[in-house]
Amino acid sequence: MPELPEAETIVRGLREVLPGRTIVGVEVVRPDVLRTDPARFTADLRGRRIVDVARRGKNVVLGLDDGASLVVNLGMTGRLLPRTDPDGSTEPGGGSGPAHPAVRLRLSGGSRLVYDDVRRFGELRLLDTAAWRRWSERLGPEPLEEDFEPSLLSPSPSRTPIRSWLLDQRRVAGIGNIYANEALHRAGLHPRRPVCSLTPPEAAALVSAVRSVLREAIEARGTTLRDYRDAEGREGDFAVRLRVYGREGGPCGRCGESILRTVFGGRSAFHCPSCQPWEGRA
DNA sequence: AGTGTATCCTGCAGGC
DNA sequence: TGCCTGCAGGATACAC
Repeated sequence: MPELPEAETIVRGLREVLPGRTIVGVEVVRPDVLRTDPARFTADLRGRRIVDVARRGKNVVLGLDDGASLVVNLGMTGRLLPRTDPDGSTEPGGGSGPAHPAVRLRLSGGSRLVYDDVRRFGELRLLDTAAWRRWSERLGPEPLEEDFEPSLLSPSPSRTPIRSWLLDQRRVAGIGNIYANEALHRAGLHPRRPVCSLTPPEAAALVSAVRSVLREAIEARGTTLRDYRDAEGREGDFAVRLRVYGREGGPCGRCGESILRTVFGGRSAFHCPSCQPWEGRA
């Protein structure tokens, strides 16, 4: 669910409240979200101080004082909710308390951090320095950094559809189905075009489109369709600015043509048949 | 190498 | 109202 802009928004919120706090208690309500042995997770986490909050792709990363990293992939419906009240159920202004808590961290100073996840597709893993390096190396470059460059896309021998390429976290880290579809529309590229068919100018346009849509979505604090909330429990504002995602049958904002929904790779793709023709724009 | 399918889960919207 | 189907911001494993 949450993609890079949502993870970034959550990170910025957590950065205001977590660094300097010590984890004084760990309660694992739903062990199936852990990718680390529960007993070990609990024992290794207790007593650690949170020193920083970062992001890698669509993952939230809490840096700990022993060099380890608590990596949180939010899956489709995961939320990280810092709570300052004693029972952790409500927060002033928010109103959306944790309904499906999976892991609760009690923090120094009487606050807590709840990992809440309706569907429990999310995963938490506690990695030491070496494991973190190995894990992070499996991911592609950050799309907002300089090493995400058009030469990754063209020339390329890959015949995979460009949307599948964008969704593959090993190629580039942080793009999900919403922003992949939006970036392709902005770049005027058919979602199913094989990567190897892209010209260098098309690759450059796509890199630029990915960056602009991600930047704008971060400014809007992410996209809320159903479940997504930031660290303060607030919705993101980018949904109203989506041009194709979820807009099957609606008019393309640029040309008025009806947006088409197709399915491949097991997921919905949305595109404008006029602005994103198979052959490429004139 | 790429594609289709299934799996992990729950909730919600829409059709009847 | 209720039951059923399909669908969902993700990731992975498998057979063809």
